[in-house]
Amino acid sequence: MVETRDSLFRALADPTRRALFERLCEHGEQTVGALTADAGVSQPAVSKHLAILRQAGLVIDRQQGRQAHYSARPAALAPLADWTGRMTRFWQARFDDLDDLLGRMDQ
Amino acid sequence: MVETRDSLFRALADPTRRALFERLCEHGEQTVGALTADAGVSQPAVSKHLAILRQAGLVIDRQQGRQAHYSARPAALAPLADWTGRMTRFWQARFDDLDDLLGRMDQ
DNA sequence: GTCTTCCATAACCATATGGCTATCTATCGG
DNA sequence: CCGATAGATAGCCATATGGTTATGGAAGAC
Repeated sequence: MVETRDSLFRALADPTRRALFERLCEHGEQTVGALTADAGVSQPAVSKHLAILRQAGLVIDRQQGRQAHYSARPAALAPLADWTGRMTRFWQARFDDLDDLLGRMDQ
Repeated sequence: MVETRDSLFRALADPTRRALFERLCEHGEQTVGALTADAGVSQPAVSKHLAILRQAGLVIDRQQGRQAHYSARPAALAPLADWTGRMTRFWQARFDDLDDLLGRMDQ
């Protein structure tokens, strides 16, 4: 679970990888060639990034002949949203405690 | 804007840093010494991580005598939540388009 | 069958990253 | 004033990371 989160955060830490993922979210399924055309890095670099995104569950690939079609799996972002929510809630809870304390002191 | 996002994702990519941030969210303000005691790495390492978190806006520090008190700023997570939401919405939009297309084809 | 094309993998390289110890500065306690 | 403590910084090192070119292997094109 924690390792899932770790691979997620790690995968999204690189701007080139984020750009690939964003493109797939925005424009849907793409071949490696199409992604390479706009990535600004070499085709092997794109392949490596895609492999990392796939390991993190952020993309899936579909082989069709000699082409590999990749698409985004935004559902994989869920743990990230969960974590963010949890952190915010922790913070909020302490804030509420403070409110409570101040309320008691007021009496 | 994009650099903000980049420094955010980068800052959260490291597990030791995430643990520091989580601790601050959960238990509120802490001194460097207190954080070091549970971090599993040396005090200089903690200081470096805190500096990176601070640059990303995730924590703020308050100097009091010779102690530095750090606390979390969960509001800094907002760009992350925004980005996640945007990615999901992109994907959803294409899904809706598909629905729409299928609907038309149905007629 | 032969030549391309598409993508993954291999091998390599430069730099970034995260850790350490040592040290410096500032503050506190005596 | 002097020693001790808190934390930041400096300097160093090993490894991780992201990039490249070269190559391999499978599927189309001819």
